[in-house]
Amino acid sequence: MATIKDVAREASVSVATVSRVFNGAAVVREETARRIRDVAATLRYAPHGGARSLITRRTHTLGVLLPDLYGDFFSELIHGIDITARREGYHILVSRSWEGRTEIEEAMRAMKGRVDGLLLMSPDVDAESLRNIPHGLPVVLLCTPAGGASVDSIIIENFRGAKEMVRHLISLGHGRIAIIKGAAGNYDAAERLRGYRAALRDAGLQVDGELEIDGDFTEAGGYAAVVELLARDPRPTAIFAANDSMAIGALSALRETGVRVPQEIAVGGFDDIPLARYMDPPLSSVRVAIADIGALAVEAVLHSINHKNGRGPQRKRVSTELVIRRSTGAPYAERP
Amino acid sequence: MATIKDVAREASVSVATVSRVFNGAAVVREETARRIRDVAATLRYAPHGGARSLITRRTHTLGVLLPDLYGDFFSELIHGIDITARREGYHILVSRSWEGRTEIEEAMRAMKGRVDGLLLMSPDVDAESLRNIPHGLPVVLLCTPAGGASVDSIIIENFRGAKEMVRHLISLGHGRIAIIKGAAGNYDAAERLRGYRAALRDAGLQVDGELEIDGDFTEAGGYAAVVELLARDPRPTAIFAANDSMAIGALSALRETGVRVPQEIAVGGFDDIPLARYMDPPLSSVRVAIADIGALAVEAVLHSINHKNGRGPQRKRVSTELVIRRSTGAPYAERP
DNA sequence: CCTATTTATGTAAACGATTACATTCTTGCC
DNA sequence: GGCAAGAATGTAATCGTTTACATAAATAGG
Repeated sequence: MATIKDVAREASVSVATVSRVFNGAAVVREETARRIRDVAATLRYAPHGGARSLITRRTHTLGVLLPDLYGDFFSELIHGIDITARREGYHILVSRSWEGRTEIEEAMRAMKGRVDGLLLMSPDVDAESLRNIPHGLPVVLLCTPAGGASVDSIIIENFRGAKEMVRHLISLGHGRIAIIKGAAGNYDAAERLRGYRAALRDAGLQVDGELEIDGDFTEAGGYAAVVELLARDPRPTAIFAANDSMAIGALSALRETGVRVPQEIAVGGFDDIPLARYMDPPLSSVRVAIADIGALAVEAVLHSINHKNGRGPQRKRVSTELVIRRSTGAPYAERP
Repeated sequence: MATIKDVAREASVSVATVSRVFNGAAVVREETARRIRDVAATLRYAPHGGARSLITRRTHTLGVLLPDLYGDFFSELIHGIDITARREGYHILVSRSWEGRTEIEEAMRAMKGRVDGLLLMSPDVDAESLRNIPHGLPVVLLCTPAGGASVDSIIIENFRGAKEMVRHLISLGHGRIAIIKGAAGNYDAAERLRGYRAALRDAGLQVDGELEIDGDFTEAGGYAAVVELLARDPRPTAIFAANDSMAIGALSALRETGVRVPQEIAVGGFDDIPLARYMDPPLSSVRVAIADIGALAVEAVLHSINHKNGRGPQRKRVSTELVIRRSTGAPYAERP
């Protein structure tokens, strides 16, 4: 692979001049510049990113560490991150972290020297890991409890959103409302559960452990949860799934067992993934501007990168919006 | 941020020894090693990836260049790539390329020196761009016409899959089968269209341009296409959507206009995304092991990286499988 | 035609690691 | 105790860039 030296030699100039042509910094005689560009093209020369970042101390890359890459939520999140990052001239280095702290720390070390900042989502893990972030690496936490750690963070207003959805179900007259919980230990899941309970209590309804079914944020989990719920006696008349994927699985299970939605059981989800409106019946959900989370996070980390002086940890919350469709009894269809 | 020199100084050893501890290469006295690790921990030292790769000429990173990051297909593809890459100790640098050749070339240059190999998907673009790949960078093409270029490639058996689906529709007695085409200029889309036409011809049916509606691989596109199709007289009795997202949009439109699926119109998709089985009715589709594409691609590029000697371009095809569910009249439900 | 500016180019020192080779320190053996 | 062999550590070159500084070339002013 051609290096800057090869180009310099072929064009009979010094490496400095070649570098200048490629960085547009200083003035280079037009004729020289053209000659250098020609040589570079025939040699298929492209600057070596690693070497360049070694001295400029900029990689123009953001690390993105997510618990998973699968499904609509992460798809949209990555999309949002990418759009914003790209607009600012940054690339993204995506990685997935499995279980626990060591994995995450290992991933973070691996990113040292290859990224200018880090977007970290790790809703299952305490903030302890953050103590070992290589010093000087700007980090933004996504949907992750920051604990006492002094880092920026972006979280969804899970509590409020869940509460609104459940309040909506109550306002429709439902008294026995079940919840399909999110993954155990997950921060968003815990907050949504908290919102669910708060709404019940506010309405003077009883919080009943029997109506809180375990889930794992997957379609299959939602399906299984409904199978379990239908065995309850008396049955719930409404189900709040802690995310849309589970709600979709739930709808599928209800359909197969011949339970009419929303007449017999109403179903609400969370996230408002693009597909929600294409379900039958279209799924009521709590809209989260997922792409916005990504955009906000990128902006935050870029700010840290460009203004090294800390202004104290910023905590942003992304608000939610109740989207009522037919699965909770909205009468008319929404045209996509 | 701490460097290897800082660690060496604090631990009163040379940088070489520190390096050895972190690479496990040569023997270091246990006591010394421990002291170095302690110092490294308190200094929060992590090796600088860029500097390291400069001399080892390995970044342990794969570049992934996709036309989009949005939706189930790419989500699953990235997931498959990540799983395999990670198993082999590689990270992935994801980027999205918009329109045309210059964008792609620019992205490829940006990856120079930061990746050991490149996974490139660019179904809309001719293979011309590939001429400008920095020399010596192993590349694998995903779902992209390779043309005459001498690179590895992985493609889906679009033609066969589409043909099978349409043949299935024909075998159910359908004579007026419409297709919602994929994005214009897209390779997969073109092949699926070709398969559709071939199946019709093989069955002695007429290929009718009126029944070939433009689409763009999105739900909204599928929805709009159906609106247009329903205006046709006579109506088609079956619709083959070139991917599942469009099929889902199509189902939604049919439902809203009160057309029963599959009794009045049967619908088939392509890709078999996880959601297909959760639709109402569950969507018949052509299963593509999307994650396998990613895995195969990673293996191919890793092979090129580790065995620089070319063995000529490898072309792998990922086969498809017809999955019949109720949207084309399968009588029984499949349990998720 | 000579000097003072301005403009274009070259030289060489970083950046943070790895690693071949050189050197020093331990051992074990006679 | 002396010496050879082996183990542990150090020295310095290297990877491909950028960039401050030095130098050479071109231009202007007299």
